[in-house]
Amino acid sequence: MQASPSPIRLEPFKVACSSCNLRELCLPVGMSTEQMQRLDEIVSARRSLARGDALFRSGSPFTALYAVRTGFFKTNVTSEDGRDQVTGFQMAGELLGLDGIGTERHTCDAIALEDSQVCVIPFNLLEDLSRELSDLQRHFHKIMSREIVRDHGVMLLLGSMRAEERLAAFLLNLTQRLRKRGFSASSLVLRMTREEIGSYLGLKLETVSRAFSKFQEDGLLEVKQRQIRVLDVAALQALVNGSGT
Amino acid sequence: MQASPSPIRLEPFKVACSSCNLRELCLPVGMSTEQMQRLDEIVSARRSLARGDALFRSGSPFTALYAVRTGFFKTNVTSEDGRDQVTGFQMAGELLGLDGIGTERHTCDAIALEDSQVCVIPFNLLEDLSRELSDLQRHFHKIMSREIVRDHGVMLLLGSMRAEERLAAFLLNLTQRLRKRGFSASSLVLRMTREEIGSYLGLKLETVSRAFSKFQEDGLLEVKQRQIRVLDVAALQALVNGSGT
DNA sequence: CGCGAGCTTGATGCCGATCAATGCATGTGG
DNA sequence: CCACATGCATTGATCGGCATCAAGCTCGCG
Repeated sequence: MQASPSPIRLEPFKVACSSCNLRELCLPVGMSTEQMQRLDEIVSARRSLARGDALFRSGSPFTALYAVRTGFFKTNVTSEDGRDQVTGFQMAGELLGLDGIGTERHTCDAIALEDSQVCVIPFNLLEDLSRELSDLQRHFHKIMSREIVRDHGVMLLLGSMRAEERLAAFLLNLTQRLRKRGFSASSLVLRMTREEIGSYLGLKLETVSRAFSKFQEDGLLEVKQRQIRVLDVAALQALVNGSGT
Repeated sequence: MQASPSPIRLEPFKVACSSCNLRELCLPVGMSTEQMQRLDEIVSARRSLARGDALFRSGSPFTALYAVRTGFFKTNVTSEDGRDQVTGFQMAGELLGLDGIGTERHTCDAIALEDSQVCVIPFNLLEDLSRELSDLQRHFHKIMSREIVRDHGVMLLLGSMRAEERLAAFLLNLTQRLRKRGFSASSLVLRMTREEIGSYLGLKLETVSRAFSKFQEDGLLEVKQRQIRVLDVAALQALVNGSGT
C-alpha cells in the first residue's frame, strides 16, 4: 500500500507491436501488419514499474490506456468510507485503464504486484486511429465488452458461490490465462497475498488460507506458500459447477 | 421467468432522437442537432415488449444495442450449473446489450419488468457512424466505461457490505436515477420482486424482506409491498458510508 | 370468491468473520 | 553470521449474520 515514490521511468526504446510476442493477446489481435504499423506509431512509450508502484491512482487524470508487457497488476476500488475491493488481476497482454474513460479520471488504483512494464497508449490517439481502422475499432469495442462480461462473472461468483467454490473458480481462471500465455497450467506462483485474493473473492484472508489447506488435504492442490501445483483440475471444475443453489 | 412467446412487435412509427425527451440521458448526449439527425437515420425501429418478455437471451446473436424508451428491465446471467444472478436494472435512457459485442452473442437475458419500449440501434451502423462523428464515438466509449465502473461498484457492494448496507445502497442508487428522470426522489414503486432484489444484492429474499421491515421500524422508510417512501435519506446514506470494514 | 404469486415473520443452524496465537520466510543491522 | 524485526500464512476457538426451513399473510386476478 505504501507507494515507494520512485520517479516515473519512461523507456526510450521503441517496441513495435508488430514484433511483440503478445500481439495475439493484446490490442493488435486480428490486425494486418500494415495496420499494426499504424498502431506502432501511437504506442510510443513504455513505462517500468517496481513492485508496489502505482501505475495510476483513483482520481488521477485519465490520458492513456496501458497494455501489460511484463509483470502482474491488481486493480482496486476504494469507497468513500475506506472499504477496499480488488476488482481484478492483470497479466501480460491485458489492458488497464478502461475505467477512466467515462469521467476522464481513473476510478481505481492499479498497482504492480511485481516489477512490470506497460505500453502506454494515449487514448485520444487511439480514438483517432480507430476512426480510421475499423478492425481496430471493432477490436477495442470487443475488449471493453469482454471486460463487462468478465465483471458479470465476478458478480455471479460474489453473489452466489461459497468460499471454496470461489477459490476454485479463481484458480481455474488463473491457470487458464497462464496457459494461453504458454505457461504450465498445473504449476503456478501466486503474485498476490492471501488478503488480496480474499478481497477479490469477498472473503477474509483466513478463509482463503483455510480453503487452500482444505484443497491440499483433499489432494486437489499442493500448496507451499505462494507456490501452487494443481493436482486435480477436474475436482476444481466440479466444485465450481457444483452444488449450484 | 416464463417468456410469454408473444411475437416481436416492431413499431412503424419513427421517433427522432432529436425530439426525444431522453436525449439528455441517452446516446445522443452532447451531440449537435445535425449529428442527432445522423443518429436518427440509424435508429429506425422501436420494439415493444410486454411485462415478462425477453428483449434478448443469453446465447442469441448480437446485432443491436437497445435504448430503453419506456419501462423497466433486468438483466441476468446464468452459470452452467444453473446459478442465477441479476446483474442490473435498466430504466429509461439506459442502454442494453453491451455484453454481446465481445462474442457477437448475448451473454445475459434482458427481461422487461413492465410493459416497455426500446429503440433498436443496429450495432454495425453505430460503429460506422461513430467513425464519422467523433463526438458520438467518444460518448459511446464513455457509456461502456461507465458500465465497467458501475460493475466495480457492485463488486464492492457484494464483496464488503452487509445486508442492510446493500439494500440502502440499492435504494439510494434507484432514487438518484429516478430523480434524474424527473421523478420524486422520495416516493417510488419497485418494479422487481424481493427475490430479484436479493439476487442483485447477493441476498436471499427473506433477508431483503427483513431489511425492509427493519428500515420501516427505524423510521427510514415506509414500506407497503412495492410502494416505498423514503423518509430519511441521510440515515440511508449513513448506513452505506457506515461501519466500513 | 378462491387461487396463487409474492411478501412477511419466526425458529434454527451453518458458514465464514473475528479474535488470537503460532509458524515461517525474508531482510536488516549489530 | 546471528538476532531480531517484519510481513505473510496457518491454525484454532468462538461468535454472529445470513441462509434455510416453515408457517401464515396480502393482494391482484381469473
